[in-house]
Formats: sequence, C-alpha cells, structure tokens
Amino acid sequence: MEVVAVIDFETTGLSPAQGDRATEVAAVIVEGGRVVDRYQSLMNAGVRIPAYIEALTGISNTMVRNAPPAGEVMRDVSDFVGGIPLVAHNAAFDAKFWDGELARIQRSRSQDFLCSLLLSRRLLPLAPSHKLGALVEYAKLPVAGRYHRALADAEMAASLLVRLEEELRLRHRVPQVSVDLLRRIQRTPKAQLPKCLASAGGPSSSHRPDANRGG
DNA sequence: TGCCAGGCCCTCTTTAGGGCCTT
Repeated sequence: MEVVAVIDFETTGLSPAQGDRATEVAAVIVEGGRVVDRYQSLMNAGVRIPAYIEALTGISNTMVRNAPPAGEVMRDVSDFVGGIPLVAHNAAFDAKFWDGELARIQRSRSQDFLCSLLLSRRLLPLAPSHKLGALVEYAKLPVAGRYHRALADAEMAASLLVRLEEELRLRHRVPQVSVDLLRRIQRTPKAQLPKCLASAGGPSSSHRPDANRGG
C-alpha cells in the first residue's frame, strides 16, 4: 500500500462548531506495513479543558498552558504529513478538527481521509465493538501506551490499519491493497462488499467473516 | 439552569428512530 499518515486529536470536546478545540495532535507515517516516522505535540488553543476531559485524556490545563500555540503546531503537523492520504479512527471526527484548526491558520488540506472505524466494520464484522481499544484487544495488537493520548492512539490505529491490510491480502486474497481500494471499501455497503472485493481481484467466494482473527 | 455534534448503520426501516464512535 502507498504511504499514509495516521493521525489522532485529543480535544476539549466533540464539536468544533460548539467551540471545542484540539489539545494534542499526533501523526505517524506508515510505509511498508510499519511506522517509519512520528510527530506528536500538545497544543495551546487558549481554551479551558473540562474536568471530565482532563480525567479522560490525562491532559491537564497546566500541560496545555505550557504547550506551543495551536497555530504553530498545526503548521508543523500539516508540513509533516504533506499531501499524503490521512487515516483516522472515526475520521469524520478528526477531519472536523483538522479542517477547523487549519482554517484558523489560513490553510486547507488537499487530501482525503480514510476511516479505520468504517473499514473495521467492513473487514472485522465479528468484533464485539469497533472502538479502537476493543479492536486492539480483539485483533491482539500491541497496546502502544495510554489510550486517549494522541500518539498512542495514532500508533494503535496504524497497527489496526496494517492488520486490515493483512486481512484483505490473506483472507480476501486481494493481491494489491491500495488506498483507492480502501476508499472504495469504506464507501461500499456491507451487503455489496463481496462484489467490491471480487472486483479488486479477491474471489468473492473467499469472503468469510473474520473467523480466524489474530493470526 | 440546562443544554449543546454528526455521520454511519441496523432494524421493530425506507413517510424513522436509536445505538455506535470520536473527545
């Protein structure tokens, strides 16, 4: 698969439209099935983090107060990822913050997002939950650190993406996994997935749910 | 004081409702 950047934000809440801002961002570059480069930074957007978010993430108001300004961090991280495709777990969420924080520094992104949540729902349909932590446990992926910290979550989402790529190659016998194929898979309704995979070179008859996970 | 998002997907559906997932 082509090089991609898996990103993750920690934020003050769920909605930039409601005034929520990013508090931490991480991006890991995935190439050849492994992480080859990493970026991580806390960021100071000048807004207060609610107590329940501090408890959830471990990111305190004191930590963010001493962090570099949000605009500076966003310039750095957007330069770091450049124009390569972005991936996030529940990408709709991270894309809102990515676009919102970039807009504040008069930048916009040129690439689209892949979503490891949508891909997991298609390719690991038997997982009891498609939360990132539940998928890490289900697929027996390494725990990269504390959940709800940006770099650890980005690393684990990257491991998940590599696992999904393996699922396509080994179980669905797709000879060449590309970003474009992943785009098509995440847009394809579940019922039409075998047809989608068959068109990618994997025999549709080989589509079996993830019965032999972890190996 | 209390409230605040939004896209995806399933089903007791499609003229809708509600759970999941992100912080």
